[in-house]
Amino acid sequence: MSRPLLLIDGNSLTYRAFFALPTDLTTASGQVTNAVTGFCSMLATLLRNHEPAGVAVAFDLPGDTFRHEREPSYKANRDKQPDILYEQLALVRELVEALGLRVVDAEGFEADDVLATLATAARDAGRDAIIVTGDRDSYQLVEDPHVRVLYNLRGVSEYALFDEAGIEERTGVRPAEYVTYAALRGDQSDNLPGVPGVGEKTAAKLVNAYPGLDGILAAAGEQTPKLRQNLVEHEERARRNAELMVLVRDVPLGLGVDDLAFGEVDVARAVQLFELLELRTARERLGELLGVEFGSDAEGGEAAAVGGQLEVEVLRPADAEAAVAALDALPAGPVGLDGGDPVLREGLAVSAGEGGVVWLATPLLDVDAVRSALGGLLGPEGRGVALHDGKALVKALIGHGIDPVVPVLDARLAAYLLDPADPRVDLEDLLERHGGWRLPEAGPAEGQLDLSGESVDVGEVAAPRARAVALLVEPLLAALVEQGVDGLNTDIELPLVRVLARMELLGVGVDVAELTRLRDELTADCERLRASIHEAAGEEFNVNSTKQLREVLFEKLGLTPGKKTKTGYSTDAATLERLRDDHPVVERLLAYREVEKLRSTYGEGLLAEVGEGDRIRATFNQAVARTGRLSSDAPNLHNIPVRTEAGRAFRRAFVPADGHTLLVADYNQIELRCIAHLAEDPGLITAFAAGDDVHTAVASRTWGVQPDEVTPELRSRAKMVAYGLAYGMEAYGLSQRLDIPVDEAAEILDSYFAAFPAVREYMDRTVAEARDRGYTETLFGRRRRIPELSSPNFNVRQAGERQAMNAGIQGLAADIFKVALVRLDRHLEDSGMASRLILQVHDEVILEVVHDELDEAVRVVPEILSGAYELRVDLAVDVATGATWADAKG
DNA sequence: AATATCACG
DNA sequence: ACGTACGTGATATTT
Repeated sequence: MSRPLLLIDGNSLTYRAFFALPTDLTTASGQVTNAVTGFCSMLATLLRNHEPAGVAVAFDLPGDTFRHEREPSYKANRDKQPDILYEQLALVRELVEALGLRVVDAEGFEADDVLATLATAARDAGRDAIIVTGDRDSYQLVEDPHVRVLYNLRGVSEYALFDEAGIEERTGVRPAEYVTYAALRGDQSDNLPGVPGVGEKTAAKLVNAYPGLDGILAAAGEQTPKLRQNLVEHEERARRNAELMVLVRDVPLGLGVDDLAFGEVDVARAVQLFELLELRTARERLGELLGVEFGSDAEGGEAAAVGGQLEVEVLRPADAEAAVAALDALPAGPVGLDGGDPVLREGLAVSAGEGGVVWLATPLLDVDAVRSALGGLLGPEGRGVALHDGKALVKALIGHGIDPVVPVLDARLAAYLLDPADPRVDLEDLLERHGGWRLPEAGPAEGQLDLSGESVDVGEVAAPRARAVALLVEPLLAALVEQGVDGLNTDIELPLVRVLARMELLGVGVDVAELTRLRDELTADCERLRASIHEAAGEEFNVNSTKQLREVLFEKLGLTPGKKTKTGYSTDAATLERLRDDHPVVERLLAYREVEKLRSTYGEGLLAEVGEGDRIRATFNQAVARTGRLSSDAPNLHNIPVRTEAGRAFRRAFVPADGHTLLVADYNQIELRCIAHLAEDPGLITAFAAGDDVHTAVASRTWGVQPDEVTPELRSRAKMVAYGLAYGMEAYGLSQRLDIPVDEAAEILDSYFAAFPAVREYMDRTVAEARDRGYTETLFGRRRRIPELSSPNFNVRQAGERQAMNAGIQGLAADIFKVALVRLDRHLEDSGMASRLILQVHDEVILEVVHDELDEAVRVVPEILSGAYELRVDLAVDVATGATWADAKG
């Protein structure tokens, strides 16, 4: 296949880049350059990945006969995103010209008409063309084998390349039918409404059932009454849409596909623009790609270090003997691993950074000689293992009987420690930032075709990744040391990988019969309640729809609305609670909401996740929560109900394996204890030291009454205040939660801070420090950047302050808990116990304990948790055992 | 893809 | 005058 022509929609990509990157990307003089920067990055990637024979960049050029009478959304928004987008569009155009690439436009036509014309011409000439755009209109142009669309999914780097099958897979219709499909469905991004009630599914169904728009409209009578009515009523709109959406394929351009070859680069002009816009990386990358020297960067620096594509030599041992020899021949240093995707299905790539990368096809892994050679590399006497997001690989290796030691680096975790909010954690991103290399182009994603038409060898993808990971060891470890988070890395996060891997592999047992029974019961309750709500409302409607519910409650029944959301009056539980006595439907709604939540999320949700051996195996994510906490998904086992009786029933379905008992140990008030420690507040410390109920003690001090005079009401308020303050709550928030006037809430907060003055001082100090440094730090040194603190927007800034106050508290608790997890798992293994960790829920661990280890576990588990870290207050731990999760409570 | 709601710590 | 408690993830609805 010959090299393709790249037909780029300059307007669309610039527009995408503008919204993908922050507008605080400016030059020293304040010129916003986010869109130009993004466009350059996209252009460089396109040139590198597709090695085109020629390039056209098309732009809209308004005129009397502009095809769309409607305003495309980026023009409709002109007032809101005024000139900072438009001036950049002009800059992009200038730059493209300077780089010797063809700018193509025609008065009165949009960029996509120009591209349609060029693509058609390319096809007729038997040339291959790839249309690059973020506009779906171009789907209609796809035509095997010559014309494909590289569609910008989001940001500046995520694309999908579609051939005809790809379009069909994505939309459900073939490219030739796309216009009809889109005419029915409408196109929101173009402000073009479709036929009401017709979404993607219906549109595709109609398109595939009848010939053309005429056929569909003629067959309207065969549809359900509602759909028929809509089709008839909106026939004109659909026809008009179809006309508007057909791209013009014969725009007079005055040039042909042969004119798109690379032209002469106007070096002086390009350099001038790069300097003006302060685009160093783009200058380097584009210069290299176009084979032009744009001169040395006056400021030198990192950009110049951005190197070329990472090259690898893949060694493919054919048998076990050769495999062992190849592993043996790896140069010294830590080894990088990559197991491909799906992990370890095809094989494992092993690299020492330099030299060839060894690709071990999966069958070899199960040969004893290879396994022991790998064990030598990865084991305690080995040379250290580097991974990227490696928990899945660790699990797979354990599955092959290869139990790796603790890695020296997980690049993803390292990135998380360096900046937990940074989304650029892909191996590609990290290699580019910390190594100055780029990965070779990845294999085709779904719906794409390899240029050779063959499927890509996983080893070819995994090998450079393994090498990349090995190359990242040095720079990333250096960065960790520089930020003072290397201790967290080696002592906590890395050991935790294997602990979590083992928990995930084991999973937690569920009583499927009990779960099914619960689900069925809740389903029946739901139906009953729904009928009863319809009856009380005097109308049938979708109770799950807040939109419909709003109409019923606030318009039809005339109830008094409370707070508002973006889309209208809120119908949340707090609002409904206040309306409880105003209409009989409200109480039923509250009941329905509870039951429906339990049915869907927990009844249906948990059953769907039950795996082998009637166990649920969730994923514990180590690099998501910005405070350092873990998170759980597929399913989320961190939010299994407990607060209501009906919800707690689900905990009865969590059961131990035969011969085992569940043991639950949880830290008592750990966050409040962290506050006491961090603030060094004498009152709070004393309250904990006394060993009394802390909320009662706090209530007593806050309101100046004797402990035995603290009513349950007062205690509950104290609890609310104590936790609210950890999150930076204000009087208004407290008033909402306690359902009391704001000034009363303010008084409570005042007396609280009067009783515990060091707490307020700590909060103030924390915020000031964070503002100063740009980040917060836990006692363990875990950092969290909080850029919101310097926002010009008051609300954003205040949100940043609350995050800063909370980060040190929640983060410290998380760090302590992680230490405990690692030590606990280590103790169980070292002492030869058969009991195992199976779950963690932020401040609680759940173990599956062998019966005859029960006494030992009850003794040792709380001891290890309490001893995980020494604070100015004790870390009290409550422990309980039982035959289900529900039974194992204090 | 965004929004509203609600489950947990 | 405005917004109003931190951190997660799942579901259903609507665009």
